[in-house]
Amino acid sequence: MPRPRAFDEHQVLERAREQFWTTGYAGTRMDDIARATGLGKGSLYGAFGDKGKLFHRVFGDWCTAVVEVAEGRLTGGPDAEALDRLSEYVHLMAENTASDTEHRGCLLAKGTAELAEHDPAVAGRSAETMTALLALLRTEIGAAQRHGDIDSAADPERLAALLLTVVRGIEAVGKAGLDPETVRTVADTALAVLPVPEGKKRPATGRGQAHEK
Amino acid sequence: MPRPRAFDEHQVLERAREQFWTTGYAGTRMDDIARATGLGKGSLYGAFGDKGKLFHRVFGDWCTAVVEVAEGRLTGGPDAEALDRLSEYVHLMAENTASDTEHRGCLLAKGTAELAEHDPAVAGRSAETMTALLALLRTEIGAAQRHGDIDSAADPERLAALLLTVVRGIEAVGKAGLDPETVRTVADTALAVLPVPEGKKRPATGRGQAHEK
DNA sequence: TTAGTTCTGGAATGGATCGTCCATAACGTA
DNA sequence: TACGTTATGGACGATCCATTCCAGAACTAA
Repeated sequence: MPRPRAFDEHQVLERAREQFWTTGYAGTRMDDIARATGLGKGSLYGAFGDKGKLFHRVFGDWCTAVVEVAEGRLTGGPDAEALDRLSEYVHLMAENTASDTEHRGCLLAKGTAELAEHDPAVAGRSAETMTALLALLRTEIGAAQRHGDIDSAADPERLAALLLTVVRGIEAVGKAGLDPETVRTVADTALAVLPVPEGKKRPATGRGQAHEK
Repeated sequence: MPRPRAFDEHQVLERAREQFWTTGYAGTRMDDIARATGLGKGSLYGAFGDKGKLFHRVFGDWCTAVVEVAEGRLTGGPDAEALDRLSEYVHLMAENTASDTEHRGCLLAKGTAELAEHDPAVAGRSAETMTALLALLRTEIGAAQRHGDIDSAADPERLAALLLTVVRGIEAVGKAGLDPETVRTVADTALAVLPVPEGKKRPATGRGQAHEK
């Protein structure tokens, strides 16, 4: 009956995300988004509501994606490879930041920094995301402990919080301009300092330590 | 000869900082600052140039203060207390974040997130700040190693980068809404996992570990 | 084909915002 | 005390921006 939409909603959201990502919420004009997406203002407002709603949509999708990436890397696998999965995940996050030569950073961090204080929706979504990431990390740490790759005497909750902090910290220091090589080594170091069970010593955090790809 | 200024420049910068801090760069209007400081636009522009220059001034002062806090806590003391100084510094940063119930976060992180990508001055200043913090941390780690509180086999540069990442990560996860108690424990955990020399074992990262105030 | 519905895109609107301008005030010096 | 210089602060102009509006287009069901 009605006239169908001539645009692909998914693609429009992607373009809108690019805008918000590079220029922030306050720094982005609806005209920018209209131009970037090729849509007229009428379509934009008709389909997504106002600027705030559009941002919330984009931000929410991004948070979902962040958690999905972590799920994809961390869940579902034998305990024997849990530490490898953790290592890969942390290194992936570091590599993302290190290779981000334009210092775009992460929309989660950027949106949270700009809006969480005054926008409960953004604050809530970012908190949820942290909690979800924390749970994923804790599960994997538990698995690695069961297999004896991480000291069982350590509290998995605490180690998970540490790794989450390191992962988010990598984003922050990378955005702040710390050089990529240093960013990459942080991932190595963080994994190297995880407590090892007695009698299963790895080499310490020395100068020449190889990357654990 | 000329008429002297009727306002205290330092105080005006403080008020301006409050504004930029809570509403960000793009989200702050010059009228807000005029109202917050009690100055008219003429005085404001006459004394500080435009909005960008004013922000750069505020941002630069903040970065200086961040480094000064670290210097105050970390430098000047016997090697025997270097680890204590590191511990105190990391715990102070965690406490700052944990007690920041309004989630204002750190202006360094906020300004960097919003502007570093497009404003070379902000990018440069934040990178300088990271480098300065890194150097302070490395020096203290070296001191702790000389005194035998941290394994000398570890690379102080790497451990410093890890601690810097943790400190900045704490700010990020706190801003993102991770609960204060978890934020506080991260500081404990990060310090607990630092490599200890052979034969000087501390208790591991267990569940009941006491805070090292 | 026609009627009813939604989509489209750009013009219009109302308010906000940056930076300038200027008449006046305040101060030090001669 | 008079003058030169700078500070002050509010009005003003030009632009910018989020949102609304509307006239016409596109599509489907009957």
